[in-house]
Amino acid sequence: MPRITQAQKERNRDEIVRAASEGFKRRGVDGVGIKDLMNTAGMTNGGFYNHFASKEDLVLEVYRKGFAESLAAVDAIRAEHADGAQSALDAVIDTYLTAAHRDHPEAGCPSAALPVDAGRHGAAPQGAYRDGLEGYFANLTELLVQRAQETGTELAPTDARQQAVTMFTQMIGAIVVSRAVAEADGPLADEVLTASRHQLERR
Amino acid sequence: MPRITQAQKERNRDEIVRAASEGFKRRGVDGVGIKDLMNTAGMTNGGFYNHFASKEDLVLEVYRKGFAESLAAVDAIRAEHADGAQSALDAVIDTYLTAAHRDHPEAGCPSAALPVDAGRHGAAPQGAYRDGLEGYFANLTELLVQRAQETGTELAPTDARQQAVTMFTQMIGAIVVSRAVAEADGPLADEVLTASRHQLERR
DNA sequence: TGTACATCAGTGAACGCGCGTTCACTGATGTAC
DNA sequence: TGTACATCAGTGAACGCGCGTTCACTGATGTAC
Repeated sequence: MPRITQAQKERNRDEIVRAASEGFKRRGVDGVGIKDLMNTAGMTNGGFYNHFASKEDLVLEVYRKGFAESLAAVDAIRAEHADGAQSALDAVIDTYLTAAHRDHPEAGCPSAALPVDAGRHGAAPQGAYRDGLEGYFANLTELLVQRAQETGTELAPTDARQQAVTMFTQMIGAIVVSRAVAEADGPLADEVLTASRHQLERR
Repeated sequence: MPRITQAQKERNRDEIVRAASEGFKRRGVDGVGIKDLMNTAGMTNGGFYNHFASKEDLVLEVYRKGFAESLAAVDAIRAEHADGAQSALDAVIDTYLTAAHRDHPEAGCPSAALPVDAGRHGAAPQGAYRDGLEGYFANLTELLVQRAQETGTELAPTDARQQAVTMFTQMIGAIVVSRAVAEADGPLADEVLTASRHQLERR
C-alpha cells in the first residue's frame, strides 16, 4: 500500500500527536506505549520513527502543542467575554473547575494532567511545561490588572502577579485532587471543585 | 545464611516499606521496580513475596502508612503550638510550603507526591488516598474553628470546612507545580511557593 | 538442657510479557527525461 | 503527456531490556521430645 502522499503523511503525523496528547494526559506518559499510540492513530508501530526520533521527542511536541491549544482556549474565552475582565475571569474559573474537565483529562489542560510527569521527565518537557505555566500566569495577571482598572481599584502589578500565581496553582491543585478521589468518592471530588470555585470567585 | 529471626523478618519488612515509600514518592509507583526496592532494603528480589502478595499490596500499605505518618506530623505541629490555632495554622503552612518539602518528596506528604498516581492506580490505593485527604481536611477544619473561637469571629462549620478544603488543595497545587518547574526554573518554583504561603497566611 | 528435625526467610536464576527501537521489505508516490 | 526508476511512509517481525512474579534451593531458626 505505501508509499503515501506527502499531505497524508502530515495528516498521519498530526494523528499520532493527537493520540499521544490524549493518551498521555489520561494515562501518563509511561502509561501509553508506541504500539498503542500508532494503533489508535490507525497505523502500526514501526512507522513511528518516520515522524519522531524517539518517544521523548514526541513528548516534547505534545507538551508544546498542548499548552498552545490550552492557552488559545483561554484567549477564546477572553474574546467571548469582552464585556469585562470580571466576567472573563469567572468564565475561565467556571470552565476550568468543572466535573467535565476533571473527568476528561484527555481533552483538558496539560498543566493539570502532567505536572507530576513533568517533574520526572527530561529537561526539555519540563521547559515546555514552564513556558506554558508562564503563559497562564501572564494571561491571568493581565485579566486581574484589567479588572482593577475597570472597577477603579488599586492593584500593584506585583500583587496582580501574585494573585494570578496563587489562583492558577489553586485551580491545578483542585483538579488534581478531585481526580485523585473521583472514583473512590464522587461527592468529595465534587466538593473539592465547588469549594475552590466559590472561594476564587469571591475574591 | 537464612533462615532469620522473626524480629529480623519484621525489621526487613519495615525496611521494604520504607524504601518503597521513599521511592514511590520520589519517582512514582511505576518508576520503582521490585528489584530496586529490595536492593535498597538490603535484600534480593525473590524475598519480596514472603512479605507481600503483590506490588499492588505494597502500594496500598505505603499509602496507608504514608498518610498516617503525615497526619501524625500535623498533630505534632499542633501539639507544639498549643498557644493558639493561628500559630498552629501558620506553622502547618510554613512547614508544608517550603523548598525543602518541594525538593524532598521522598520525605514529604503523600497527598502532594502521589495525587496523579492515585488517580491512575487501583481502587484500594485511591480509597487510602481519600481517607488521608479527609484526615487533613478534618484537621484543618478543627484548627479554623478553633481560631474563630479564640478570636471571637463568626465562622459557620460549613465555611470552616470549605476553607480547609481550599486551603489544602491550594497547598498541594503549589507543591506539585513548584516541583514540576523546579529543575527548569528555580526562581519560578520559589515564587509559586511564596505566593501561596503569603496568600494563605493573609486570610 | 540437649538433640533431631521441620519450617520458612532470603537467594538468585528463570518465566512470560510489554516496552522502545531497529530493520528488511512493500509498493505507491514523486521525479527525471 | 508518457515512461522508467528512485524514493520513502507504512508494515510487522525481531531485537535487547527491564518489569512483576515464580521456583528450586539454602541453611539458620524455631519446635518437639
